[in-house]
Amino acid sequence: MPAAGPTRGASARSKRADAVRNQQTLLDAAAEVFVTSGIDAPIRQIAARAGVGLGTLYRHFPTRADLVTAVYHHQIEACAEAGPKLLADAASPFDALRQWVGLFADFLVTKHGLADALQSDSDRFATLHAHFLDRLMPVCAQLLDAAVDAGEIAPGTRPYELMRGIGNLCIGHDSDPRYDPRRLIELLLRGLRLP
Amino acid sequence: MPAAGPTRGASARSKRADAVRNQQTLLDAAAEVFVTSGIDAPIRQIAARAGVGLGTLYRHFPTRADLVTAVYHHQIEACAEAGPKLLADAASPFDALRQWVGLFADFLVTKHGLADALQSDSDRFATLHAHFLDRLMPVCAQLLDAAVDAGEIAPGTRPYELMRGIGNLCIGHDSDPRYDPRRLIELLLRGLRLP
DNA sequence: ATCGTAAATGGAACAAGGATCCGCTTTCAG
DNA sequence: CTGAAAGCGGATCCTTGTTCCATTTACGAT
Repeated sequence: MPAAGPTRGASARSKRADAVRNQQTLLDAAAEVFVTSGIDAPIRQIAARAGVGLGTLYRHFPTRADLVTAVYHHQIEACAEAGPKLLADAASPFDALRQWVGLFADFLVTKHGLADALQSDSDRFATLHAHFLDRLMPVCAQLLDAAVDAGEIAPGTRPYELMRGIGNLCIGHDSDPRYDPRRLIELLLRGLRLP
Repeated sequence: MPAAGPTRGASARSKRADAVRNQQTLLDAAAEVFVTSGIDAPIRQIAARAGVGLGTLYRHFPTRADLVTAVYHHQIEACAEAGPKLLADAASPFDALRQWVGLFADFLVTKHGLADALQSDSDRFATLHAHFLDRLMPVCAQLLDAAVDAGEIAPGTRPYELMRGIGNLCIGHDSDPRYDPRRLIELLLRGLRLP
């Protein structure tokens, strides 16, 4: 992987230093604002927090999804990398699946409004949706396949559907203390299991 | 139940005829617009379709949730009344529960965006949410209790959580052909069942 | 060191939708 | 018939997203 550092000798005008700086500033500001005001915070608020103009924000992140994707990029990676690791370490493929689903759910649940955004009916978050799927669906598929091969669950459950279902169940977890997605996710997994 | 008719002899100025007429016109217009443009259609569009001013719409239905609730009121009633009926007719309580959940899911799925609205993170739809719960949760509770008493499912699953889960699973069903909430709901019910 | 220019910037300006307010109109009890 | 309360409509304001462009800045070339 090419270092993301200065890379001074690049061809043409590589990238202006102020642009790099601003991009990072925006990322930091967005992360803070997402925590306090949720993922749907006004664009202006983020730009203001970063101390840059609206145009600058739009230049670096044309859509809100791009910004969200960038902010949570490393956490998505971590979740993706945990899949094979769990498969190798867990007592059984099904156990690995359960643990991974737990990680995935935790990720969605701890980021205020992330789950909501992911399933947003419009395509305002199409990029985010796509990135999640590209990176995570293969991991989920691998876990499912392993569990099927081990005879622990019935074949026929598609990774997309499962991930989407988990994501949906995580929506609005914080709006009512009576609702805990984890219990329902556990039920879903029980339903998956072969008798 | 007191008749909703003219009720001419009521005390004081009962209710002006034009107001009643407009309310009905708005309801009809909203129903049409919801079908074509979804539940999030601009308020202006509904007022225009009804041929009334914005002020009139806001007077009759202060929030969007009020309008939605009114439009779907009779369908909510039908769903509520189906509960006891199914319990009496079905082969077993669990079967009744399964059928009722099917009805509930169908309702949410056929109304473009209803499920989304119900779980909307903000409280823009608080009224709608409350009405759904008031009317339907007791029904769900009755079905769950019956299934528990019959020894078909384990106790401990709360009606609120189940309904909310079903609702969440129905979100965005039409945004991707690969996603069919019914399969996941079936999985959830399987997970509920005692071994 | 300075210079020319493409990249980057900031924020004014426009669009869309929700909510409010108030002068005018309609209804209807007396 | 009449007056006043209820109802009406849409102009207006607010918030938020999005675009656009005159100005500023960094930096490779000279």
